[in-house]
Amino acid sequence: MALATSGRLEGHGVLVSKPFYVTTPIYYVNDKPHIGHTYTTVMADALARHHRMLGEDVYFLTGTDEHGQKIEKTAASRGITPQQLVDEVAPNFENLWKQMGLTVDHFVRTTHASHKATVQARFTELLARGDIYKATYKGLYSVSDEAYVTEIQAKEMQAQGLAHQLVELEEESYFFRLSSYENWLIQLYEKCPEFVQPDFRLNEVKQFVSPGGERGNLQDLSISRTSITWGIPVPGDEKHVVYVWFDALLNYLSASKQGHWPPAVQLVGKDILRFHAVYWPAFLMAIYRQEGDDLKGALPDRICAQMPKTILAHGWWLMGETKMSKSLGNIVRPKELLHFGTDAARFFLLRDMHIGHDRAFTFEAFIDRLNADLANGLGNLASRSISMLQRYRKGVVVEPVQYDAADTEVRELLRQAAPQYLERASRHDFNGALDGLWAFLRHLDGYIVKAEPWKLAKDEANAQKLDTVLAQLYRALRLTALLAGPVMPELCQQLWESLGLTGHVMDLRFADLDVEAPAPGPVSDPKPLFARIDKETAMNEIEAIRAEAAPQPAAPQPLDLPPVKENIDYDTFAKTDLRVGLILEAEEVPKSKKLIKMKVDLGFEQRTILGGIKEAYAPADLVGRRVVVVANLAPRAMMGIESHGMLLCASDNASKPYLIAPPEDAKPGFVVR
RNA sequence: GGCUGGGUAGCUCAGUUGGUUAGAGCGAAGGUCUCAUAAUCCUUAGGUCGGCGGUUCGAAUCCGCCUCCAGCCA
Repeated sequence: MALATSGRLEGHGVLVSKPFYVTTPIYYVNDKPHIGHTYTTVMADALARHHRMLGEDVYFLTGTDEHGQKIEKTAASRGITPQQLVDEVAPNFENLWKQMGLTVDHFVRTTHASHKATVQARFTELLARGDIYKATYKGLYSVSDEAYVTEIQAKEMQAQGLAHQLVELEEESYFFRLSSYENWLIQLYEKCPEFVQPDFRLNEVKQFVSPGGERGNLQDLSISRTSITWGIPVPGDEKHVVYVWFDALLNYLSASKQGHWPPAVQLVGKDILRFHAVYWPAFLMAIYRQEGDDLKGALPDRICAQMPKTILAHGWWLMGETKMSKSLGNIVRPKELLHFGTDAARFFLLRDMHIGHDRAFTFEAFIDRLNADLANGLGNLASRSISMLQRYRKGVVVEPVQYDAADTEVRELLRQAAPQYLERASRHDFNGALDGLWAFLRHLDGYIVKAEPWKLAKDEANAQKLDTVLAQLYRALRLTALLAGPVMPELCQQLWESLGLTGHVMDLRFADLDVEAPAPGPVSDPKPLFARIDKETAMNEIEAIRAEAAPQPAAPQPLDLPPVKENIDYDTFAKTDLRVGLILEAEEVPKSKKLIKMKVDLGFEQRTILGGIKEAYAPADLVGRRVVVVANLAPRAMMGIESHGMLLCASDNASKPYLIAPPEDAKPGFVVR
C-alpha cells in the first residue's frame, strides 16, 4: 500500500495521511518579483512536492500583503483606489507562480474578506481578554520606513543626514501585550529547538527575547495606526486600522486549511525572522490560551501543539557583494532567471544556496553549475547509459546475476542513495541532498570508464558483466528521476520517460521505491535532457533581456514626500546662515556607508564638513562643486571626525540626495537668502 | 559599543571527540578513452589552514590576545 509508511489509521480504520502545511511569506504586493521571491517560493514548492511524494497531505500557501501607507500613496498618485491598485498588481506574483508551474494550493490576499474577518475576530477576542489594550504611543517616526524608530536608530539616521525623514508623532494606538509572553516564548525555544532553523538563528531570537543585559525585556507591540486608512479597521474603533504584523502574520491562520494546522514549515527571509519567531508565536499563544493558563508558569503542551513546527530562515541572494536593491537596479528578474528553463533555475537555486546563508549571484556561476551538473553530469550520463542499452541490448534491461567488486560498490551506493537523500531533504537541506546525489552520479561516470562496456560488448563471454553495468546505470537514473523530481519536475519526468517508464513521477511515492525492481519495458530513444550552454552567447542573451527591462525603472516613480512642517516666523528662519561653499577636497570616511568628508571653502574660512551623500556621489565628482552650506550649524562629531556645517540637499523620502547647486559665478561665502 | 558566527587551494565550500603526505566541486593545464551533449576518465595545481603567543609528544582542529568580515541588538 502506497501510503503505508506515512499515513495513520484514524477512528474507523480510515487511512489519513499526515498533513504538511508549508507557507512562504506574503509578498508586498507593490514589489516587483525578483530572485528573492522566486527562491523562497521555489523552495516551498520543492518542499511541497517532496512531501507529497512522502505520501503526506500537503497544503502549500503563498500570497500577497496588500495594506499600508505605500499602497495608499501609490494609488493616490495614480488617481485610483488602493483596491484598484492591489487588484491590478497582485497577479504579478500569482501569474509568475502559475507560469513556473508551482503547485500552490492557495493564494491568499490580505484584502480578502475572509482574511479581514479573521483579523477582526481575533482582534476583538484578544481585546476582550486583555491581550490587546489601548494606550498612547509617542515617538519619532520614520516616514520612509513607515515605522517608529528607537533613539539609537534616530541618532544614526540624523548622522546619515536622514533627519528629514523623522517626524515626531504621538498617537493613540492599540498594543499587543507581547511582554506577557516572554516566559512562554523562552520555553518554546527551549522545548522545540527546531522551531527556528538554522540553529544559529535561534540564538539570535533567544537573545532578542531575553537579552539578559540592560535593555530589559520584551515590550508591548503597537498594532494599530490612526495615520493610515488603507488597512483593516479595528472593530468598533474605526479610526484605527490594524497595523502590519497583526494583519500580515494572521494570513497563515486565516488562509489555513481544515485539518492542516499547525504549519510544518514556514519559509521566511532572515530579515523578517523576528516577526515570525517572536510576534507570530506570541499571537498564537494569545489566541489559543484558555482561562486558567498561567503565563508565568510552564508552557502547556496544548499550546505547544498549536505552534508552527519550524520557521525556516533563509539568507539572501546578493548581487556581487551587495544586497539586491530596487533603487540600485541590481536585481535579478524572473525573466532572466528563467531564461534557461524553470527546472534549471530551480536546480540552481536549491543546489547553490546553503540554507540560511547569503549567497552571491552571478550568471557565470549559474551557467557553470548548469553545464557541469545538468549537461555534462546528469544529461550526459543519461545519454550515454540509454544509448548503450539500446546499442548493446536493444533497449532491454537484463536483470543482473553477478556482481564483481566494482559492481558491488555501486550496488551499495545505490542502496544508500535514497536514505541519504531523504534524510538531508527532511532537514530542508536540498543543497546537501543534491550534492550527495550528484557525487554518486560522478562515481557512475568513473564506473563506466573502468568497466568499459564498449569492450565488454565485443565478447559474448562478458555478457553478464555488461548486463550488470547497464542495469545498475538504469537503476541509478530511475532513482535520480524519482528523488530529484520535486526539485526538477519536468526534467525528471522527461528522464523517466526516456527510461521507458510510464506515469508521472509526481504521482509516485518514495515509500514505493524499489531500487532493484526489474525494468517494466525497454528504454526509449534518449532525448537530450539539458543542452550545454555556450557561456558567451548566453551572457549576450541575458544582457539583451536586462537591457530590455532597464527602461522600466526609469518610468516616473511617484514621489514620496514628507508632510510640510508647521509654520515658523521669519526671525526663526533668519537665524539660519546659509552660504555658498566650494568643495576643495573630498574623501570617503572609512567604515561609514554614507559619509563623505569634505574640505569646503566658505570664502572667509575653510572647513571640514561631513555629508551623508556617499550613495549618490563619488568623492572625485564632488571636488570643484559649489554647494549651499548651513554655516552656523553647531559643530558635531561623526565617526570620530568633527563636522562644522551641513550641505543642503534635495530629495523625497525614497530618492538619493541631490546637492543644491548655486550657479557657477556665485562666489564662496555669498550669503544665500 | 554588546552578543553570536566566521576568516582553509583562483572561485564556492567540507574538514568528525587534536594524530600518518589538509580534502571535494568548479575553473585552469597536460594526457586518455570512444558508449555519450567537443561530454567522460586520469594527473597536475605546490594553500604560512587570517596574524601572534600558549597548552601538548603532536593543532586547521583546544586556550589567550590581535585583526578583518558577516549577522542580531524591537
